Amino acid sequence: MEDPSDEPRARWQVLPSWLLTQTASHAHRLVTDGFSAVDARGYHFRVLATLDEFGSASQATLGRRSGIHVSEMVATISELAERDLVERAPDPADRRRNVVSLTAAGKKQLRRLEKQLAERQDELLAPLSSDERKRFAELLAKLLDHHGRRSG
Amino acid sequence: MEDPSDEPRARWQVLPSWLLTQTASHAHRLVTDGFSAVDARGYHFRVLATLDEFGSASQATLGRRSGIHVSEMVATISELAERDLVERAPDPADRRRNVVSLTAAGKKQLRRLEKQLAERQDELLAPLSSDERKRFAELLAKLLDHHGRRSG
DNA sequence: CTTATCTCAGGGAGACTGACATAA
DNA sequence: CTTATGTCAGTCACCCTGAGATAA
Repeated sequence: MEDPSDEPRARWQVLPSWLLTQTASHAHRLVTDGFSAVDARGYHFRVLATLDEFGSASQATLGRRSGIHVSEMVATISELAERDLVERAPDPADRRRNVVSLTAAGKKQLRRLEKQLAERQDELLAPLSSDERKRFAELLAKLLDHHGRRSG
Repeated sequence: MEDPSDEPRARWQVLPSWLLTQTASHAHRLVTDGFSAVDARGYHFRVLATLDEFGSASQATLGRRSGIHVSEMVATISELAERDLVERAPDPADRRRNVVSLTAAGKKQLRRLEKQLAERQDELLAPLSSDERKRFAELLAKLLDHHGRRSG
């Protein structure tokens, strides 16, 4: 068999940075699997949720709001438009821009993604009490705040 | 300017799974930059540290101990061998295997990487008190333990 | 002239799949 | 015949750089 879990734990696998990476990697797989079960990926959720919350916007603005690089927005919006989840139309007021807006199907898909995300997240946080979950989120937020949430 | 930080925080950017992903992404960039400053990457550190702790081993065993996929080990070991940080020799006892062992240069490089990692990690955890750091690591470990540390 | 927007090509790092030859 | 090992080719998601065309 040579089961990986037979191997003893290496020293470096106990470092916070490693624990963080590993936990996130696990979480990422969990969430990604949930999304792909509904024919989506992380970028799709982020764009749809951002559109839902703030309304239609140009690709650049959308990129800023969702933390997705502008150059990634092109393909992402194309994938979403292909599935009729968003609409991409030229902005008459500024002909450089595309106005991206959520369709009814997009809103429906967003609900599915939110459900998936909530379930997978619960799965991830299962071993933590509600107090611990709160504490966990606080610590993460503290780290992010200190480092400037989307500083590049 | 259109500074990204001018954008209001989206609702979903407050979810634990997102906070986790973002924090880890930040940590990953931090650590990766530290490594690349010494001409290395994460896989290199993991292999070198594993060799240092457990001694010479086959590529498959090394993969199990370090959590690196076997198919990734080929290129990783090649990169390390190119820099004379490890040695790859056929195992006379089992002719399918390569025995990988740490060289003196590899040990020296490992010390450099450990220093880099420690510094970057301190940078990441700067906003947390030592109590909070401990708590943080505990929560992460709890999550990982629950999900089986390297279950695939 | 400078800046913003969209687009495209490409690369890096991590993780994974499937196939194959070889040896145990 | 089954399993383990090393190798190779290829894919995926995320993130990023750089360059170019167009419009403000």
